[in-house]
Amino acid sequence: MPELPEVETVLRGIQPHIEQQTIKKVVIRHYGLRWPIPHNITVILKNKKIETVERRAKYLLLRTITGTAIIHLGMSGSLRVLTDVISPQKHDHVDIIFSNNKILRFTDPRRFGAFLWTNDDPMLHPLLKHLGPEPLSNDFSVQYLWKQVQNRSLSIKLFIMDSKIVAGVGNIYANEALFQAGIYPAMPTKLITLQQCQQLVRAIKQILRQAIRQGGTTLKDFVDSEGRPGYFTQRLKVYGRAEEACMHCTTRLQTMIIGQRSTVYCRRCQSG
DNA sequence: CAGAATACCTGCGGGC
DNA sequence: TGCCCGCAGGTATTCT
Repeated sequence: MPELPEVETVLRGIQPHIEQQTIKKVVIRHYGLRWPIPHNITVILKNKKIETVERRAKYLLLRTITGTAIIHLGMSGSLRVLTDVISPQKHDHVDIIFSNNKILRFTDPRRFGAFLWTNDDPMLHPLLKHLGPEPLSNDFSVQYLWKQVQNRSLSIKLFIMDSKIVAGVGNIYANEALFQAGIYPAMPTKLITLQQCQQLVRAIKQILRQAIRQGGTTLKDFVDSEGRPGYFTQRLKVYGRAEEACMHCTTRLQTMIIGQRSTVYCRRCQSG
């Protein structure tokens, strides 16, 4: 489930419960995520205080004075704060138990997620080092994108999903942003106009902001046991709506595969 | 180097 | 009911 807005929502949800809290114990039930969880992570984290929790792209960073835990939720991961002990289910791979008795529980059926540790500046970690600007920052600007699109033949959709170009735009929001910007998803990047860059930057920022706002409302009770959220679905204009009517012009929405992933678009509204 | 394909893993829904 | 297939919100790695 995690795209950037959800990771941001998770961050805001767990932050007040775990920041400045000391880890009492860590339980690992399954080390085999995308990369193995460091075998000594329980020792490393014991008695460490979480100074801050941050997000970079879709990574969550739990900073301590000596190092940082790097967490990624992959395609199916989730994090919840438990205030009562609830017996772990099949895919509950990690529990971090704090001295205030709250438990941060990491769940991930597909195990595409990651739970790593670095002693160094996490921004220099190989996974984070090459990330492009945060889409909601001023660094992600029209001028920046305009410069990047020059002389590349890649489709614009894959381009904005490339984390080296801009961090954190996944399949759902790439579809949505391209619809809002009125751009044909398979358009080669080098054919994108300056005006389209402007529309696209604006669309990406607006869609992500809006989704974060929604996440904040629909995900508000995930601290409790039953946090199965259904967030954004109501607001999506194209994703998951193949064969349905375009909300702008009622044309039947079409599907195409770009980079092995489904792409939904309106051939009338996104002809540019 | 850019771009395309592949790989990791489990669950779910649909068709038979 | 059960089996097989395709598909799922990510992204590093391998290939051409």
